[in-house]
Amino acid sequence: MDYSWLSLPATAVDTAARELLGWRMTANGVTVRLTEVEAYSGLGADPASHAHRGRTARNAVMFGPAGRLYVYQIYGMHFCANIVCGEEGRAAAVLLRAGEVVDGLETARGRRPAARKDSDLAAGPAKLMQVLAVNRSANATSVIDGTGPATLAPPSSPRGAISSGPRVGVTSAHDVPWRFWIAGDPTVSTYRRHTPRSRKVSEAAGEPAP
DNA sequence: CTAGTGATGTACT
DNA sequence: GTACATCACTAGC
Repeated sequence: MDYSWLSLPATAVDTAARELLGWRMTANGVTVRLTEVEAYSGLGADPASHAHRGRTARNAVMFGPAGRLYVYQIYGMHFCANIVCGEEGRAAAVLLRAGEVVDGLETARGRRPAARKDSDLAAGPAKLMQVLAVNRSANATSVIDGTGPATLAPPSSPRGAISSGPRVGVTSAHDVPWRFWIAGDPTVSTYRRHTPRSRKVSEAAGEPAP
């Protein structure tokens, strides 16, 4: 299997992101065809990246070799996963944002009872992790050497046209069009501008709970 | 369809 | 203490 594109220079992580579209990720009995991704670089080049301010305990995986998962928890209850790209020592990763369930459909439906349509089973980064049953324990595992719970396989058919646009939910770098998706695919998550969290009044005033 | 918000844990300042 | 690469649900067009 040729995974060399994963190790392209960190500055070309957008190329790796485009290549990743249409690839299939299998984990825990469910296979998903990737339809939407976002590229993140690090070290000053990309203020939206978790690695922008340097290496920390959380983002250390992004500085490692390509082909491993960077899984993090967000908003206390959701998991998102990236595939690490670029050379070792330089931070770069591609966030997996959405996909189409192509195998293990019944299992996927069981894991996503809130989904009304099959196209909504994995139409978002946290939904994708839910159908694949991937969580923090998969952090830093490889998707290319078979040692981890998830594996990556090439597209089974040619992918269609690729569209690009600003990344979702990030508060900075809205002018960098590093979100890529397969044009017209119904499983792509709908774009929503980031809505700032407004703190509750009682919390802002420092009042204790009733 | 859009806009608003509660739930919830952790890393980092 | 605060921000966060989110989702599901509600209310109101």
